[in-house]
Amino acid sequence: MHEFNETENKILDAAAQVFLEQGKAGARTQTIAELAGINKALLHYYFRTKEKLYEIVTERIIRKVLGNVLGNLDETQEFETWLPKFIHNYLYTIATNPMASRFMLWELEAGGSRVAQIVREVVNMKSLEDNPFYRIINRAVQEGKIRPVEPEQLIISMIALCVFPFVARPLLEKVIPGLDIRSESFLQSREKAITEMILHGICPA
Amino acid sequence: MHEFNETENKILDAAAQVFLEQGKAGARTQTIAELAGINKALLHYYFRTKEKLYEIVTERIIRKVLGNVLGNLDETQEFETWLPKFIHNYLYTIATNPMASRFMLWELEAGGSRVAQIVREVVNMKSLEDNPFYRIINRAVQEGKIRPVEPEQLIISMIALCVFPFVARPLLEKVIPGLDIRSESFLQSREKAITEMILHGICPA
DNA sequence: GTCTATAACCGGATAGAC
DNA sequence: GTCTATCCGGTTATAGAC
Repeated sequence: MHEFNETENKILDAAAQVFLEQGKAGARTQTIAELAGINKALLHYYFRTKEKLYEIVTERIIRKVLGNVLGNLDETQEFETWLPKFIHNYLYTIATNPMASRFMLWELEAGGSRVAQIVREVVNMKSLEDNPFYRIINRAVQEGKIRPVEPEQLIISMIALCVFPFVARPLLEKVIPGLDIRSESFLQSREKAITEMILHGICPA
Repeated sequence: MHEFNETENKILDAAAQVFLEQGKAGARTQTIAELAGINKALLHYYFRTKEKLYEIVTERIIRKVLGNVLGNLDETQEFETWLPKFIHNYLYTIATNPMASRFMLWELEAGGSRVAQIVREVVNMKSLEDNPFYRIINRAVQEGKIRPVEPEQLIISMIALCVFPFVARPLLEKVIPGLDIRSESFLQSREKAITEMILHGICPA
């Protein structure tokens, strides 16, 4: 990754904010320039085109978040200690990086290739069997610690349970009165609910 | 809801397709007009502006899907028969209406007010306690059929587990080789995984 | 109602001075 | 490196004939 000078960083910060609020197509280079305290021409001088600027902005943020969440999965831990830690880290990383979810959604709509590429890089895997998730789950199954679930399904479910509230946040907060997805109390409830659901479902105690 | 004549319907169908592929900002009225077999002027004659057209298109599709999924929740059924039916219906409704997920995401990004309004209308609820979901879960808890979970959390989890694979489809299919989210075999696996996870988690049989 | 032609506008990108 | 001024392409929207 490049090093950026002070002006470039001002532009990148402003761009992140405006892209986040307006979307790629909706964002105006004029607005970005104003927010950065410079003018359009300078923006083009540094980043050539709006498209290029967008790519750099989103890639940095996505890489940072995915690196944190997927970057160092410790396969050596026992499943029952690993899972709660993973959930906690995932949940709080998303909560403290609200931009990442939206950018990732937009990338999904654009086909998802760039995110997929980043995922492959940070997870550093070649095949599915090579995936740390997959290995951790498979080992737990073989050791009889969990039911013989399909690893893909469990992986998808873990991610879904963590990510979805943030993706659907505006809707959920409007439909469920008083809900505040980013509040500490919700995060704690959510963490507990996810861990318990994965470990025990809703069967009576 | 309005009735639309033949030309209007041609425009609406074309618009749905183009908005879906290009997004609201990316869509060109020219493209929509061509696909509908008419010209831009006529499009404006019927719908005034692109903005207005977009609102009508998205509202119709979202209303249709949400109506199907949330419209007639039968509260009288027992929880353990109700849940699998709900999951099945939800999953297959999303799978057969791929447009709805994307439009709903865009609406979320736009603040989610319109979807929230539609949700309130089709669920026909005033407060959270008025929500059929909430009542079904609360009854099951009181009858001791399930653990005393927080209803909001369980509702969010159910929706998350169903919706997420479709939202993240492009990424998942790129990262997990050979995965086809919309295939019958994936849908069956997914349905089983969701139902089992909610009912029993992953505790060993 | 439906078309062609065009107006009016907006926004990204560049030229060129400093 | 940074600015002002301007260009130019593309897009929505409308005027006006049929």
